[in-house]
Amino acid sequence: MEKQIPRPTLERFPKYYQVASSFLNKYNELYISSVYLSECLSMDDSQVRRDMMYLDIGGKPRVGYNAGELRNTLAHYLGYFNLNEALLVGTGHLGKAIAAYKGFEDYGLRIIGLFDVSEEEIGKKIGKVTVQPLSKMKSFVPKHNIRIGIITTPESSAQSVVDMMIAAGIKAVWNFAPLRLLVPEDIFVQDENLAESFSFISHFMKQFEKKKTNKVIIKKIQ
Amino acid sequence: MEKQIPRPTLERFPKYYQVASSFLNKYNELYISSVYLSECLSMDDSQVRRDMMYLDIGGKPRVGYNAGELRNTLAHYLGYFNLNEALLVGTGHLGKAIAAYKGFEDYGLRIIGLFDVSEEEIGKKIGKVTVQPLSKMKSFVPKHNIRIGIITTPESSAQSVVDMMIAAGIKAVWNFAPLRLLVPEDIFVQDENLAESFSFISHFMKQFEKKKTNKVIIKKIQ
DNA sequence: TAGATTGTTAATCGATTAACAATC
DNA sequence: TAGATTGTTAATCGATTAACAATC
Repeated sequence: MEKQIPRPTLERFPKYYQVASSFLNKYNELYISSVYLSECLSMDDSQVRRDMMYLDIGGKPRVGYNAGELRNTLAHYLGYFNLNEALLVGTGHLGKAIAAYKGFEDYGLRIIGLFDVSEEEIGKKIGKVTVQPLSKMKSFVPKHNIRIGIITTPESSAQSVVDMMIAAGIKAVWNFAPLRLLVPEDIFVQDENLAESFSFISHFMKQFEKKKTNKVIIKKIQ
Repeated sequence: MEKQIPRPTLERFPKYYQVASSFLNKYNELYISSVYLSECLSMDDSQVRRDMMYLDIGGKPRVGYNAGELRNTLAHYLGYFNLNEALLVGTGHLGKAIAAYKGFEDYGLRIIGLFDVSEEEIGKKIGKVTVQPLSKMKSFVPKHNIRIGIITTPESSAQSVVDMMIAAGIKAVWNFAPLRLLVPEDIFVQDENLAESFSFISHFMKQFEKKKTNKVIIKKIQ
């Protein structure tokens, strides 16, 4: 029976993975401590240790955690060792950026199918993969046993694309179109909404401008 | 004196904004209820009402919140009405995708400077903006009073680019390179790590495959 | 050994949810 | 009015942090 891992912990796992990886690349040391991890990620060190408990990774008092073991355990836990083949629909700039990015293979993602509706795109090659007409998707999914679909279409066509994907057998969707997709509840959707992300910067800038104004006012008063 | 808004609430604001927007586009109704909002976002309705308290938005019992007022209050609060001019460094596919995306203007983001080091990219036009050599960035920032920098370079050059940005006067950084940038603590960094995001899909797929295997085993036993 | 770091429990903190009076 | 929905308080839940004994 596996313990249910809290979402915040799950969100920190890729960060630990990244720190452990670059630690192994940078230093020639075997062990990494909870304090080191916590400082890299500006968090509390007891939180690191608590998170480690979920991984059943045995650290050594006075020494730390074996960095290689930690990285591997995280990679295994996060599923980076399982190769996931995916297809992508919408080969505009964003689709091309994602299709061309080599780094995903380290995380177990390989994009083996590219689809678009535009005559101009069809037939183009991105890396080793040729863009096919969207109509070919339906047969492509069962043929290659694909479970992951990536949506980089405009907002207007995203819902119809996800419907097609699900009909074809896709179980997990990585959605870059800025809308909330309607899907059956057994389908996993990971939204990547850049405008939403920008909101945090926008909010920061608003606070920043206000602070500046306040300073000016304070100056004037003095 | 402004109340400090909890981070989880702040993360939900753009979602409310999106629901309110599409509600206004779709229906010809004036009022939107907490239950409607909560169902669109699959959350608890009392959480919606609690979040609204932070906005000082007055809803009417039996009727709901004025949808237009809600959208505007959120837009104002999130700073969408303040136009933020930004520059972007690294005009590969991802940089082009972001530079070319029209939707950001609705959120107050306008990219007015594009920079790259590659001779091939310099001089290219994306929309109305021409790609300039990176060496021109330093003077561009104060000249246009830019506060936001977007990094879409490869991992290897991201740290040196952010150092240049900060030296030039940038205060907020939207980072798409897959590494943790080292910056002074008054600089705001919003990381957009796609590989990290993919981890959730990867983890889902791992659970999914396991479930499938279990079913097969159960079948064999029966 | 002395000292540093883990592993784990207990205390704290903060966010979510439930409940319901107030209100239109 | 009756009924639906807000606004808000109190109860619950869960995550973070503090503390420290165990350990190498």
